[in-house]
Amino acid sequence: MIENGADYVRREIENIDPRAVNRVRQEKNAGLKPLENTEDGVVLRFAPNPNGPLSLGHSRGIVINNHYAVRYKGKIVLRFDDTDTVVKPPLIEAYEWIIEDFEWLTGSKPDITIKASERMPIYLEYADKLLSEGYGYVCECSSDDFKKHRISMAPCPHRNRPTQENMELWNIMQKGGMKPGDAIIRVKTDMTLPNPALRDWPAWRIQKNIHPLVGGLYNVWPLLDFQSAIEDHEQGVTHIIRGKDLMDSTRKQILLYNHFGWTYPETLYWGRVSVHDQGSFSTSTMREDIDSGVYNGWDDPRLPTLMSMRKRGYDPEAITSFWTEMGITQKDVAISLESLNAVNSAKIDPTSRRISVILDPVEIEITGDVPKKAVLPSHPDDASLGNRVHSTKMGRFIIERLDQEDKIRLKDFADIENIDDNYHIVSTKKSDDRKIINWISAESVRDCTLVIPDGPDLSRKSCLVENAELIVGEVIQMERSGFAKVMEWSDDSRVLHWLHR
RNA sequence: GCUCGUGUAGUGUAGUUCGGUCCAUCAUGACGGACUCUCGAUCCGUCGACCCGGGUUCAAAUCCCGGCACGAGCACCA
Repeated sequence: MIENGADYVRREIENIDPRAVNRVRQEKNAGLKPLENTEDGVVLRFAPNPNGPLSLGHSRGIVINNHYAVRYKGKIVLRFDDTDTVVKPPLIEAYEWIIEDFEWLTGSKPDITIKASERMPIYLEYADKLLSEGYGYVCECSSDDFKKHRISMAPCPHRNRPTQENMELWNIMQKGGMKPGDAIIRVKTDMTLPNPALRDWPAWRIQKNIHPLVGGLYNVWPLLDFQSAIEDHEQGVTHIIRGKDLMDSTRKQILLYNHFGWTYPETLYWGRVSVHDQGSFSTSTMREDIDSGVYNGWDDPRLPTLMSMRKRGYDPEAITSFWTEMGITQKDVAISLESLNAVNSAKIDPTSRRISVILDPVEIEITGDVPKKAVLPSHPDDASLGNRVHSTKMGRFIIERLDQEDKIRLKDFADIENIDDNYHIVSTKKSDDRKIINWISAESVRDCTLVIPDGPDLSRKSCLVENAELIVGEVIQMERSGFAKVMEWSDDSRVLHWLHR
């Protein structure tokens, strides 16, 4: 049989399964995979903490969830999880910023916007229900004490309190009769569960800080696992897509859903995202650094916030396709900004006007029959973007110091050569393959500042730019160097912010 | 410690459910070339990966067993 070789085997395989020898070449499945169980409608949600504006990482949640909401003609709920007033206190301005980021990214408003802090009456009702049905209890253990019980799987002394006593203590907690840390409400699951994270998990704690939206109205606030579980049910959420660090959250919430007799939504997870060449920025650290003046604000070009990226000139569609192409995998990924920038370049290149910017200028004089004016296209592939017209009567030009070679071509203008330390014009037509450089006529040169994020620093480089009618906010391409955003453009001040190559 | 998850080119992915031209997809990147009056765009080419070890099978990225590595949860944060 062996000497019959591959052909024999092939025939054998063909007998077993004809398709096996007749496969089509591998192709990449593009786009996000379809969702399961979509027959009865689709409701997704994006639930940020408004303790600051959104960052690049958050945009994945918006992009993916919104993608499915649109694809299945469902709804997307924007929910502000603002129930912590101590560790991550809400920033009153952030609510509006997040809505703006959402709209910028998706081009549409969320179908429903809710704030957890305004839904407290509902959560309190369910807390009553939890307690009165004996599925929760007031626990007065310190977190250290309870930790011991959790590890030893032994019930704590408060676990078997009578319902009546739980209700009374809960009442005292709500009325402000106990201090933060004195007691919490636990969901009574099972202390012998193999997964320690699920054993009698905490649902409510005492918190008396003033909430920026509802003030001092409440002395007790729900924790994420409780609040989120209840609200997902209230909103009829059908699919939850979230980080895999929340897997145990799902398991905790399923126990609660089982108790209430509800069905838990379909849940998908993605892994952690980190960015190459960029440290980690936590919202709270950024907040401190902005307050102390390290950064100029949430839209500081050094910060990975969406506010900053929008200001710098990233196209929302680039961010959208970046995440969409990545899809939903549970792998922890380290993305490089290079990839995002490549997607962004492709998006903005066709519409970005070209402009000449010189960082290390040197002025040269060109003798000979120099044309009196130059007409340069604003975009090599799109004539509708118009021309740049500059007078060149004086024959004086600004070029990069490093470009001072003997034979060079001023792009779209003239071939020149250095003879006896003087540049002479050789031809207006491109006559050979000499180096092509960008330049500015000395008659239309203007001062400019180019701001470049440089790690922890922000470098402001003075440079020269051709006189042009640029519009504040437009993204331009600096010939031979990269993209920049026009931040200021008047006779008093011209400022460009570097975007990327 | 307990529980859970993930390992495919430098990076990000497809394929893994149901083993079969998979000498493994696509993008990005690097390198080279063509074209172009930018180091832009466009086009072509090259490089580069199935965590390791066994097993099952005619056939394993895919199934089984055992390792290893990395990450997460066990907060009165979200």
